[in-house]
Amino acid sequence: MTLSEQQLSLIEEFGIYQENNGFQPAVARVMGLLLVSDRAELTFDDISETLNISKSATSNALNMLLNTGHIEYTTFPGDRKRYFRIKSSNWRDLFSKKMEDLSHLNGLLKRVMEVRKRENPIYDTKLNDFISFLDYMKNKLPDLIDEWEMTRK
Amino acid sequence: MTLSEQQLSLIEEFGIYQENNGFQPAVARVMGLLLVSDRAELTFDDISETLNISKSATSNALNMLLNTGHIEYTTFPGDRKRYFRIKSSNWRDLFSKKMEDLSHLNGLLKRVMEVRKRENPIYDTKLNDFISFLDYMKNKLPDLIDEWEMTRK
DNA sequence: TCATTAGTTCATAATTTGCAGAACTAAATT
DNA sequence: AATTTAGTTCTGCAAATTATGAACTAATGA
Repeated sequence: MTLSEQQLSLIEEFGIYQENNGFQPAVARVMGLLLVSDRAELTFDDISETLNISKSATSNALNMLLNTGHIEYTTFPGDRKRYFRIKSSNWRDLFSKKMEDLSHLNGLLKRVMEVRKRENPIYDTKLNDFISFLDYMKNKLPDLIDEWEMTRK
Repeated sequence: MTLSEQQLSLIEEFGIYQENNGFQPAVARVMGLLLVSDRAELTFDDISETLNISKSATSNALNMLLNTGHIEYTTFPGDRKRYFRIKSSNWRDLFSKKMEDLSHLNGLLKRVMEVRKRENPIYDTKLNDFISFLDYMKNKLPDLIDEWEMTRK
């Protein structure tokens, strides 16, 4: 398993991106490696050796990614190794997560409006606008996704 | 500065939300307090005392939020205190951040496609689909925002 | 039956982070 | 001139996070 300079730095960049999404550093690197490697499926030892992380860290990372549905594995008859790969169905989930997150934010902001009693309602208007904006987005996004599906056919 | 139970727990919930967006706990609580408090503008000491955080943590949090444009302050003649408030123009930024983040991801994924040479191109299709989906979203979102603006008039 | 493979689990070490407290500054007030 | 106000900066600690290495297991193979 040798990787080009570009692959190595993409693993790091993607790793940092995923750290910001709440993944542990090593876990994020494993995702990066599975994403950029020329082979789609890698073994435990491929991953451990290529990324220079211990077996325990590798085990922990792979199990976490399996549990959260980010990766999966196949096996081959007469071969005890597991071959890990990114679960491609999960790409769309990255997008959905962001949208759900905005929905969560919107819920919080609606509660803020119920709870606080501002003597000066100027600031209320802005926040209400934003809430309505998020509501609008939430309604329209499914349509947008459908439209995109149509362009593919 | 007394807060209701609901206000206190909203500060915590919003705080956790913002921690997940990469803010330090104390910084996230300051945002939460400025968001839910009945008064729109609070002083250094209001914040420090209400949240029970030290002056250094308060100073640090306020300066970070000022630097990142999340809050601003006014002053009043003959009063040395600063009165901090959430920068309401920044609501929309919360949304933009999520979108920029997806754009960043898309950039990384495009580089992945350039760099990796898969013998088995089945997985390439899925990733290319996702890239094209993100491109589509990025193009259409400004229109969606415009549409929303129209509904307001 | 002994060794190897493919991992897992556990205790512990190494960082990182987040915050407090004390000492400090600079302006305003007494 | 001394004190108060409104913060800022610096040092260091405590807790949390992350990774390691060693010991373990369970299955396979020689």
